[in-house]
Amino acid sequence: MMDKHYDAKSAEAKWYPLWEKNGYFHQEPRDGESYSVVIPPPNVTGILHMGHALNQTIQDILVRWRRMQGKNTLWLPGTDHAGIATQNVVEKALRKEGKRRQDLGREAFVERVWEWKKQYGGTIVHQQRMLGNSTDWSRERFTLDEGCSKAVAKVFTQLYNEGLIYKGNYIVNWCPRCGTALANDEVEHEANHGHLWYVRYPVAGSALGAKGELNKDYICVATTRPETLPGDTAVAVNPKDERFAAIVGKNVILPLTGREIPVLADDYVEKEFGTGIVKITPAHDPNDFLVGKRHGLEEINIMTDDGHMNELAGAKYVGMDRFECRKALVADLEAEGYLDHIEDYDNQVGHCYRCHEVVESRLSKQWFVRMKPLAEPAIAAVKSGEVKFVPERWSKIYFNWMENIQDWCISRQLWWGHRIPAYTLCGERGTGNGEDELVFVAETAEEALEQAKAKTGNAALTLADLEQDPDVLDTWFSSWLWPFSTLGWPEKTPDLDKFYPTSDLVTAQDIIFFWVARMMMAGIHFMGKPPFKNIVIHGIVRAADGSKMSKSKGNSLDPLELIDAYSADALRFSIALITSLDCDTKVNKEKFEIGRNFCTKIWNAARFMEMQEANIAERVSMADIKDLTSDEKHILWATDIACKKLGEILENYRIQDGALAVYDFFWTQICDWYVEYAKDAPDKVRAFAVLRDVFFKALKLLHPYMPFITEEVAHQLGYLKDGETIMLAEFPKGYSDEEKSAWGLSEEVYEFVNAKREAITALRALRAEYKVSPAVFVKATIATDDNRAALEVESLKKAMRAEAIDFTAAGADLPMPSKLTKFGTVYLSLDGLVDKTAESKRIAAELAKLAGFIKAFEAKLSNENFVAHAPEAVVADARKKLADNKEKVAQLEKLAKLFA
RNA sequence: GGGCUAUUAGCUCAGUUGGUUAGAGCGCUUCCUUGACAUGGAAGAGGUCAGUGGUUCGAAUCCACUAUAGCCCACCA
Repeated sequence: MMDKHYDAKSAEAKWYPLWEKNGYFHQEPRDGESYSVVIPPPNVTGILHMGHALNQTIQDILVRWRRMQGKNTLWLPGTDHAGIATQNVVEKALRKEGKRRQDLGREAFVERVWEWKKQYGGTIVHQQRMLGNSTDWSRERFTLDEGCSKAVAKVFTQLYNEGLIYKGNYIVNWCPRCGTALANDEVEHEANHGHLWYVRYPVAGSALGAKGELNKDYICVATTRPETLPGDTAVAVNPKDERFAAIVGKNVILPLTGREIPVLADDYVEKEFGTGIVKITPAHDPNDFLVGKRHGLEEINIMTDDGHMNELAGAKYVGMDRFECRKALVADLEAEGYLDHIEDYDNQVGHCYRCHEVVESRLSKQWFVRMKPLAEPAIAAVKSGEVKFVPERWSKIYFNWMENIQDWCISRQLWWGHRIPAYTLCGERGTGNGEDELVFVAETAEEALEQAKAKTGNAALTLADLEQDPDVLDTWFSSWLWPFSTLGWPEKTPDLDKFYPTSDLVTAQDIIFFWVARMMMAGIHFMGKPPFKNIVIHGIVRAADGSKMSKSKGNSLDPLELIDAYSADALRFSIALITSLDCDTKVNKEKFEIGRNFCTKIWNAARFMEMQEANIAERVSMADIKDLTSDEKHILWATDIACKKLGEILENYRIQDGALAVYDFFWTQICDWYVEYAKDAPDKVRAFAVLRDVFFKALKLLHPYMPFITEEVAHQLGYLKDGETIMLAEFPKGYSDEEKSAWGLSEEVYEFVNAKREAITALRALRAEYKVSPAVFVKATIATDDNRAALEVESLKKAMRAEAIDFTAAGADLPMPSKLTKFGTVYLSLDGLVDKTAESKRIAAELAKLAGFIKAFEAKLSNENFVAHAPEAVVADARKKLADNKEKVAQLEKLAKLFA
């Protein structure tokens, strides 16, 4: 006997370990169509948030559905080593002990991070199990594991040998707090309410003039970053700017330093902005850097790698933080009369995506990947339709980025990550900015040594003479290989053969550039084929007010708390139901009650069936049933529709529509109508045989969305025995044509029952309007030409709580109150049930409504084109609607004939 | 500065290629504790589909413009 209440916690605790232990998630390559997905690997430092819940629910729905379809289905899990994030977490822990990573040294620190990973890195992996993810845990991967590391080394080496990786001195985004370079897309731009400082640069040989207009004595420069002034090596104007033509080629004096710097002409300068004169600081601004290259300027780096001023900034400022220095320097400029004026100015300032520190543009030596050659085939793969975005519009954003792609800075000055497989001879590193230093790039140190021997002609070299590049690679340099490195590449494996390219990649919009675009490039370049066929992009989960969820704001929902409060199935179903692929999803806790209530409904419906079946002595099989009632035919037909519809919906990734369809099917069709019918069915044995069949199909349809309760109920109701699982049951396809004809199912019967229900609803509405208690049995009359109607009178009487129902011909002139339905006009006999004043009001309203209805059709009929262009279905329906009005039907037929 | 998206019921959102009376959940109103379920059932109120113009026999749906909101990209000091 089923418990009165569904105990989600024990069901979840029971089934998940069993599924995993029985290897239901595991799949080896085998014959037949494959379906494979790699999970977007969460950071090892991560904990499960609503974004994961959404992302993984979508994937699990797709994966469970495909597995039930019998496909060779693999969902591969894993985590990302998340360079900066993880290193920051461990450094933070160290700080509590009063230590820095430098105190431990590189080796010990990395060891420490691995320890941390061992201890806490499993958190999210454990939490993913709570969601019910059917990932093949036996294949769990980590971006820093041996296989992935091998792939990274091979890829780096190959790209280097192909000339697609180079090393150079460039301006990069630098996070002074993390002490590392960042890629362009790791920088988040935020609005900043700042100032524009106007600073006077005296023309060489003249004293600083009085405050006022620009004159011969000084020129005025506008800057948002006065603290970089000591690094200026020129000022520039636009070559077409006549105002300053005379001064180009002369020198000006850099305030506070006395240094003379030239005035240049360069197209980069906008005439309209500021004063039309720009200070050029090649070591601290990417544009200035380019200007400097064009004009052969010196690059003066005035900052340390942690954002403090160095000795080149001037003795007074050495050691100051850059923002502290800004204040001090502005004060000094003002004191010495160099500060002209200050304006408020709003601009965008870059922040580190990890620690949110203001990013510094910094000149340094880094490794880069040439992206253009990799991007071209990746663009082509989407243009040709080989790879599709779902929804399609994301391809535009992909193209926009890909077509304007910049080289990718891949080196990071961190310790946690894949160390760059580049070697130099000891002592040769750090000798300068020369780009011609001897670098040996190879997958292993031994191979690098061979190269070194060959290049130098010194056969006596040993590994001890080689020094590996101290930098590590950007985290995304391992994630962009994820779809094939996890399947065994660079080895040739059966897994790669079978599961590459993967089928669907499901991810949020925010990592299209970081990850998706780069996987496309790597997949095509190294595997010869794009890494997936469809890229499914979903929105971001937001708080109820539309803001981003964040712990600090306190507006975040914890999926684990929701699971605890409502169950994993409730979380999954709710999020599937409220999420559209097209936009972001706003959630609050109450929304998850939908899923919880649905679980309750399923459980209670199952209990009802169990109880009723206990009273039924015999059971008939579906093969033996015959002479079905119209209601029984209806639910079988509806089930057939639901099965076909859900499959079609999921083919198109319409997760939300699917949830809605299956919800409506179960709740409305099965519970509200069929179960109510079954309570008073003429032949309970048959009625429950039908319910039993339909119910199991419904559970299977629901399983991808709600794995736990469907498994539990399927076992409770005896559909499955111990050792069996709904997970591997065949996804229902609906009924065969043979079955349908044996049972006498047809669309006509289905529609007949729909119409009948409309009549039932109409009578209920009449009762409600006239305040006739459900306890009172009424008399009803239905005007219809459907000759089967009379046969249904017994079931109608029960549903309508009517002591008698009379049938009369359609078009009969019934007294009010009545309601027009597809089935016919329903009339409630009110004799003695209701007061007459209310009735007369009601009659007037009803008449007005009917008049409006007929008028609408008259308007359509008067328009000849309506018939000419209206689809057959519309005309057919107009026929039905006008059934009561013979005259109008004749008019319609005439017109229809005319235009046929 | 470039690009994308949205605007439909009090709230959160559906509405597939234009086609009968624009839907759901929550909230609200009324009734119902009838043996599966009150986390429920029945009935109901509530919409000038942001605005203007256009295409069409027909527009929430297609086009143009306007307004408002949001997101992404971008080196303008």
